[in-house]
Amino acid sequence: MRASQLFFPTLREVPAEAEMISHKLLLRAGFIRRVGAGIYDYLPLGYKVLKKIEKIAREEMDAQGGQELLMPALLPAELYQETGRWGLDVLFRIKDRYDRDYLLGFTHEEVITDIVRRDVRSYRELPLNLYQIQTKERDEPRPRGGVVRGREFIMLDSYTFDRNWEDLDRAYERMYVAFSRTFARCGLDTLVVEADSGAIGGKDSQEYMVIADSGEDTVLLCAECGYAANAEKCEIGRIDVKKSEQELHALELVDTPDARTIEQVTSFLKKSPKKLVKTLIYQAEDEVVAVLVRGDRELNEAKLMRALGGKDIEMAEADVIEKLTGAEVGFAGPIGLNGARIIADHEVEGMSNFVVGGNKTDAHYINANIGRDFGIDEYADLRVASKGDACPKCNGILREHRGMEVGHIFKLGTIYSEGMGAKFLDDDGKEKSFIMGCYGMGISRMLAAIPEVNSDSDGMIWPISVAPFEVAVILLNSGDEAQCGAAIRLYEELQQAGVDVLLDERDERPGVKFKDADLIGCPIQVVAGRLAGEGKVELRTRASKDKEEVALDDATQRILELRRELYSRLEDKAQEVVFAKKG
RNA sequence: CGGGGCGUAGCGCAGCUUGGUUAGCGCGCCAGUUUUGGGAACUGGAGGUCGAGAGUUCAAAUCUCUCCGCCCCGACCA
Repeated sequence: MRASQLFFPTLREVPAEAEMISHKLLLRAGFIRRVGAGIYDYLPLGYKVLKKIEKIAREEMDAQGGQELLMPALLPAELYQETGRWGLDVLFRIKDRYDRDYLLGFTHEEVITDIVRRDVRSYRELPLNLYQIQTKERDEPRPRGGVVRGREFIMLDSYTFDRNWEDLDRAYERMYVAFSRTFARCGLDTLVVEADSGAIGGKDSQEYMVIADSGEDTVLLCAECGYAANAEKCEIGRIDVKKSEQELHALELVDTPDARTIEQVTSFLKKSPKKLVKTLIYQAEDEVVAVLVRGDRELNEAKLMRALGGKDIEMAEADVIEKLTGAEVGFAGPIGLNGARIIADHEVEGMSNFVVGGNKTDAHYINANIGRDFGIDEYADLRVASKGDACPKCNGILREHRGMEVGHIFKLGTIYSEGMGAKFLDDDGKEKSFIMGCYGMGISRMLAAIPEVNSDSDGMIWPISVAPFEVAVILLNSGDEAQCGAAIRLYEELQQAGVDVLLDERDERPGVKFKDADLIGCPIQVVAGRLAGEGKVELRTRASKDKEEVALDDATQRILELRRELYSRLEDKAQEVVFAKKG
């Protein structure tokens, strides 16, 4: 490709819309443009990278027995009404001219399950692994970071169908390999963390995280044993509760006018939130539950739900709280609370002389103590894990990192197959529901994740496997015959050798070409400049900024060598990642 | 959905508080000349429903109201 022909509108100034590094760079380098909130154009360079990512993903999926298909983006409501997901608020719902309901596909469990229930009858046709790479549509409450969280985005979604759980484990392993290798080949270091399966449902699930400060997720990592989990999932190890040795003070009800929030109470009473216990009133189906966590902690609703045996939970309505506590919302406490089960986070057990709500408007108790002043029905792991908490596996200390989720793999089990009546006949003559897995990879998000962790002040630094061009040949002065000849010769030789190469022969000043080349971030740069008169060119690598002078006659060979080396580094990484898992 | 902010040329912004010539600056763009190893210089140009609508006023980018769009923080998040 010749740069003079290529549409890549680079910007010198950073558009005001961008906050994240990758977002700024993708805009500046002319890879993407915003069309609406969370909706982006992929311009030629961005699209080229996207296609390279997809190609790698396809190779790895196919290598693990995946078969590519394509499902529609426009879907009839009925399928999602079957599973009850028609009501989700991330759905874009539309109507046709006859007022029939449709949605834009946001994930395709229902559609794939429908395919399989129609046409798969026997265990002999299993295992089955079907995937697609497709545009997804979600009415995200808050799109952000450009292509990091869009309302329209490109995802690879894969689904496996097996006859039993052991086979699902094997299918899951294979997808683990495919995903790990794909990310490694795209130059992404990922951390695999235990995850909450959220609205998709299911048993085990793991997320692939790219560690980056700008990531939206919090992950906790144990330096001792390597346990890693998303904060929304992370369990907390039990450290033996040391009952505080402190002398118990007398319980006292004090006025706290208008102090409803933790912040208001702490500033009014001049006490640290660590000396508070907050009481959250939850409606758990037929039951009302009072949940106690330390004032500076956050309740993890998923944990609460599990502790309550899987009941649906939601914060109780104001009238329920008022009836239960006899006070306005904001003053609930465990003392004298009747009619609600009291469940507390383990950490609360070790506290003494703490502050709780007074069950009276504008009042809190100080110096409350468990046992003396009230009882706890049950202790459980209820809070959101944070740094410093104990590892659930080895009691090491958990550290906190920010992560960008680029992949999520689930063992679904029979949630969808049972819900939709997708069954097969097993070799024992019995009809059984398919055991399913589903696996999602954020292809368009990777377009941002890669430069998010690979850039410098000059621009993006693409791994060769996904770079918009493997090599950029920069012709400094197109008026100079020697430079011109050298550049064109190299360009043609490299093309002959199958290299994806850009020739910048634009009528621009050298500075502009250098800046653009760095911004776009092709891994290998070749400069045809002054040295061309002596039959030499300059080779540079974008990442290290190393320069070497090479005789024009040897340049193509040298570039091919360099290219091979860059690829083999990525391949080594891919093998390491898989090996590490097995070992 | 809550909080904050923004909307003026392709991009970045000033002007608005205190209404008043033809709405400005930098970058980019077009033409020409000179330049050519890290975003050139000069000369001359093109480019605007000042987000939309309504109102106040002799007069609105500027004041008032309504709406729309976008960004950030939070809530939420296959």
